Amino acid sequence: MTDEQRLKTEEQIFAAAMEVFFEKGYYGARMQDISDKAGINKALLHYYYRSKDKMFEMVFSKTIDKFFENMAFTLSKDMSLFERIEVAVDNYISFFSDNPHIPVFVVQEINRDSEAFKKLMIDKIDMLRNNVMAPFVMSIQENIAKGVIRPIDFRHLIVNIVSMCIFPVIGKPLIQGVVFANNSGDWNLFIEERKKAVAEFVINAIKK
Amino acid sequence: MTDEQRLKTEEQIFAAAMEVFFEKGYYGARMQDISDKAGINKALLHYYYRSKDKMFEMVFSKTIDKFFENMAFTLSKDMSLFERIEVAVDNYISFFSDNPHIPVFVVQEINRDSEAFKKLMIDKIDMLRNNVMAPFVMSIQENIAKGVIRPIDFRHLIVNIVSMCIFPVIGKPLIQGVVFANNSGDWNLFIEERKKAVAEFVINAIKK
DNA sequence: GTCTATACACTGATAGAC
DNA sequence: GTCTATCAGTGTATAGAC
Repeated sequence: MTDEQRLKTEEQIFAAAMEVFFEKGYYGARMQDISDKAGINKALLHYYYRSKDKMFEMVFSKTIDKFFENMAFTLSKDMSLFERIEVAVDNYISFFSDNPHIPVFVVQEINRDSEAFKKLMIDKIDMLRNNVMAPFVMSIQENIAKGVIRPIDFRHLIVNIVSMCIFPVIGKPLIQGVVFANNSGDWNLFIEERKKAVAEFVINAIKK
Repeated sequence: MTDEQRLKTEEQIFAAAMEVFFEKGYYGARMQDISDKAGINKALLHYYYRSKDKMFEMVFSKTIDKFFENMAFTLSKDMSLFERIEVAVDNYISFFSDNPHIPVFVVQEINRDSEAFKKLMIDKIDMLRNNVMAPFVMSIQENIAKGVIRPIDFRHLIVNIVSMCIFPVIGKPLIQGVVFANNSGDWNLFIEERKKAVAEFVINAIKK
């Protein structure tokens, strides 16, 4: 019972910490806000997590993992290049628009030279490059060799795809205004459309 | 002489404020850092700009203006659609990679519900939509009608182009690791390549 | 206009009772 | 484990001398 409760409180704090860090970033987050949101006392934060820094590190690490796991998930499947692109784009856009705070948070924090970032990223990025990107890159090279798609630098292709999936989410407040005159009702539809629009766009761009 | 000096100090403070706000964001910026960087006393900040909020508002406003002016500049020119795309992409990528702090800062701050944002953006976004996007949209529609390019939703096309130009800059710390294994020497070359790569990519995607 | 000194609020963190 | 009380440090902002 005590163990269950302990786990419950710890998780509650962590969930609250994620919410607050997502919304406000490291500097903007207040320990008071986190404890309020978790429904416990401020001192308990320090009991479970030693300091704000430690807590942030754990939130950041967990978030990066989710971020990378999602990217890894689709690319590891075995399918044709065009299918892969369709599935990946659909999956990325779904994930990012369902969890819009994650890419905003990640972009904010990777552009701050935090110790958390330096420590964590090296291994994780290595993993992503070796285990996840490799099969996708091979698929691209094969299709170029077979003459199915134009010769294209895989780095630009991948960056292009990821850009078109992520940027609309983190740039929403601007794009919504410029494209929709702030008629917010259309946004979800627009994002839904993008799942097909982006995939088509990419395939048309590379298909011979 | 007094007037010149006043202007000089005021500008020095503003320049310092921009630097610090760019690097740290609103919450992370410290008045002490700004006054240090400006080479003057902390109290002077409040003499020229009433408060941190006021100072931030001015920095944010000025930055958004630069951001939008750059977007406006190329699209207002009179040229063919494909030329327009080439010039715009080249210009955006140059601007953003020369001023990498601006898109990072803008993304960070538009995703915070600051008063500065709400107050400022409505008019500026309206301007951008009416004066700048209109000619580009017309050019797209014309080329669809003439059968030069595939039928495509101009909103997705524009968002795609902007995404591919901006995201690599704000995602640099991640992309650099994933694509280059942190071999930082290649980054500038990669960005330089993108000026042509992205334009080609877009044109191939829409050309019939 | 520019400085020093200081007020005042708030933040992260700890001590100690229960 | 969880709370209250409290401390030391830092942040914005102001008062007042020059």
